[in-house]
Amino acid sequence: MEITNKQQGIKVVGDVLDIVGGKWRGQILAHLCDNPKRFNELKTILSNITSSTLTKELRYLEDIKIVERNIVQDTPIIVEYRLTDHGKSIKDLIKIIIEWGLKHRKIVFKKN
Amino acid sequence: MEITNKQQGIKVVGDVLDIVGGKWRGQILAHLCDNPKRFNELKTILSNITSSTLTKELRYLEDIKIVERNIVQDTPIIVEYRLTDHGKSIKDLIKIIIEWGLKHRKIVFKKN
DNA sequence: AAAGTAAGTATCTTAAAAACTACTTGTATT
DNA sequence: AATACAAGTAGTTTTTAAGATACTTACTTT
Repeated sequence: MEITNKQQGIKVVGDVLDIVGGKWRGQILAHLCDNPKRFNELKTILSNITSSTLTKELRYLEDIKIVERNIVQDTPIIVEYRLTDHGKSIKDLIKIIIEWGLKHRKIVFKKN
Repeated sequence: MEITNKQQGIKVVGDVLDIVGGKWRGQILAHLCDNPKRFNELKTILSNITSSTLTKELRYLEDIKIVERNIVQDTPIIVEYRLTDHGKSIKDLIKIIIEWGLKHRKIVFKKN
């Protein structure tokens, strides 16, 4: 079946890449695939992200209902971010991305 | 198997999204998945792309050996762009992206 | 009481991506 | 001879993403 025959097919590529693309979103999602993480955990793992950027990205992912923010403990406040039930569907996508990347990194990636 | 356990796993997400991401690259690749296309064909299909942007994107994809430029006819010049053998491996990735997108578009996409 | 941690917010600046406009070379068409 | 098409290039401007820096609130630990 041809990809482009489905009229909707192509624009959707752009839409998905808006969600997952950019410098951080894919990485954030990848980290949340395994288990929920707190704000500062993410900040530490993604070693060069700033608070403001991380906040922005998380809010965006919340807005589109892929990630949810859970207040785990009120005082002192502890917040965790996790994939929503719906967001979990993204795991397969992330997995394929990683597999493709690992397989083709030698040929393709300029940097490193 | 946990995604983040593979140390390389996460950074590679960013690398792959650099290749495929951005406003146009994913769409260009999706169109080339089915069959080769000429410059102006792509320009027409991707209705709002400018020549200079299209050129830049194609040059980038050539650089990383995912797309190749073939001069089909010399005079008048006709050029076609196609996935390299190696580039064809991206089809599976594009397919998954489209599938995920089609399945989740109602919930997720703000615009449209 | 002072310092530190968690989870941010607010503002401004910089850098990178994409768009806009115009031009080019060679050929083919009317 | 003039116009149009194919496949671009060149330079500038606009838009968007990301980074830098500083500050905040409500606790907890020393």
